[in-house]
Amino acid sequence: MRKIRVRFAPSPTGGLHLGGVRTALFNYLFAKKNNGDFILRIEDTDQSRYVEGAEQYLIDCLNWCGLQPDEGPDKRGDYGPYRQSERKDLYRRYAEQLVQSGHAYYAFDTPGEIEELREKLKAEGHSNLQYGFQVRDRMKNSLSLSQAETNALLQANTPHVIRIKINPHETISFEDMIRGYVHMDTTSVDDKVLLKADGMPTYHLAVVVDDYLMKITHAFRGEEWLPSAPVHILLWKYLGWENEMPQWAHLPLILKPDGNGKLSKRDGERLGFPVFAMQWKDPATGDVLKGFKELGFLPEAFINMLAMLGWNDGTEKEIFSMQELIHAFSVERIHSSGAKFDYEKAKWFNHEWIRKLPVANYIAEVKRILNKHGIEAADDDKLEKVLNIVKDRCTLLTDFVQQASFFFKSPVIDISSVKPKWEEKKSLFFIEVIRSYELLNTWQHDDLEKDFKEIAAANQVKPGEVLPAFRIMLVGGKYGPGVFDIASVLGKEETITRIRNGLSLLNNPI
RNA sequence: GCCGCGUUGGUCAAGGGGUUAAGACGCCUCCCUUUCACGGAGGAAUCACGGGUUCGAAUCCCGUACGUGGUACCA
Repeated sequence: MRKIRVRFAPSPTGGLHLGGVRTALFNYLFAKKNNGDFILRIEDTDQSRYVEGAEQYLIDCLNWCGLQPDEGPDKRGDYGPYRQSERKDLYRRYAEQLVQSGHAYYAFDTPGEIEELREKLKAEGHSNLQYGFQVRDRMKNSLSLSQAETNALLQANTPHVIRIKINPHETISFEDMIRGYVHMDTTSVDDKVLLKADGMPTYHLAVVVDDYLMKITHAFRGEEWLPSAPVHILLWKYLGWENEMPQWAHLPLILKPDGNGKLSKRDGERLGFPVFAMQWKDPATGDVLKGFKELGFLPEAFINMLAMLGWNDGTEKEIFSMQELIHAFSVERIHSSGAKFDYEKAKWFNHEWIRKLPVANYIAEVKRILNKHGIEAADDDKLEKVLNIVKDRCTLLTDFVQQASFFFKSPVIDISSVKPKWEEKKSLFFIEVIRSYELLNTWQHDDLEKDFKEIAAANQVKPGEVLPAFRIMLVGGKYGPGVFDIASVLGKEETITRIRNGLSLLNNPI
């Protein structure tokens, strides 16, 4: 049996969005589940849309997601090169071979001529022009022209393309791993361009040649490719490689949350959530679009969320690590229908992963985020302790800014919620607390709480009357973990300082 | 227009002839908590429609509707 080899083949034209990462993920899971290889190939034959830097960006995204390829432009392997632009000469050879065997032909029509005809037919009320069996005899190509005419044009370096010759009235059937048997009639498929006038192959030719040469066994791709599958299958056949054709799996689309259409790059901005794995800066426009990483997602959560969008293992389990996904994955359980992306659910996954993972897994990232917000958390032990007591209330990594900052920096106190009800006896109470806390030899949560409550009773103050003020003094606002937890982490000196500061603010008449 | 694929609560979904049609997110109520979360207990909400087949259909078949993709010298 052949070794399983699956490839992820993005085009370097922009940020890596949700659909792309999910395709990569399913490729990866399938490969790893079957002890196969996961291969990254760059589809860069459309030079007009090539974006500088996008290739490295793709690699970075895959790394962040934990989907490291076994072979790729930065890895190598036995079947490179991994960029289509570097394999250019191969494609022409196979295209010529198809012409020789009568399955393809040279076409000399210019894009303008075709467009003109298209317009004309449309004006006459015909449906869209298909460059195929119905019209190819009337067009300028090696089928309609004589051998001599064709040769003359070729010798004169007339710009031309090579098109596949599709015979009508044939039924192409193939088995899709997700959809089962799919049948299509060749009558409705046109003579696709295989090799462009600039010498570059189209996707149709390139994907077949590459998959063959790279010994790909299973081809996962988005559902948008389903309609062109017959062309590819015919190509495998006409090139004589039928027995080595990979098995196909057409993945369902990820759709916009608000209905119509597949999720696109601009939807994130419009609807307020990221669509890219990582921040993407378009060098052409200068636009910067934040990714899941920058918004505070853990890669574990991002991957988990994507995996559950269109697949599940049939149980109630929803939280999966990469290893668990690999173990549980099966193509048969991939849905055949598209799924709308739900950002709320995505955040829920992140929340679960923040709570599940040991703090050590993301402490460095949180430190970076805190730093960016001007919080210096130099003491790693303290930071770890802090993260552990606040992580339950953080949905995004960026939430740690609000939840953890006050442990490292005196808060800006908003006393407006307690000032109006402030009374002298409360001041007296806190003075007592300071005195008592100063005498404490240990600094434990339970002792702090016990002391606090005893003093309250002695001063005839209900804890509920002073607890909110205590929180404001320590935290600055009405959030965070339990006050005595906070105080115990803050330490004696800092706690007392903050009570003093708070008191002076509250007793200030202005 | 033509061709393909699809359709279970608002969203993700289990279920593939007999079920009180799971579960999760979100929403609502209550409990816990003198903050906010977590947690706990409840609640509202679903088989697109019409025909068949069958004793029996969410489940099988056929139509229709709707959604979605393709229909480029883009991928």
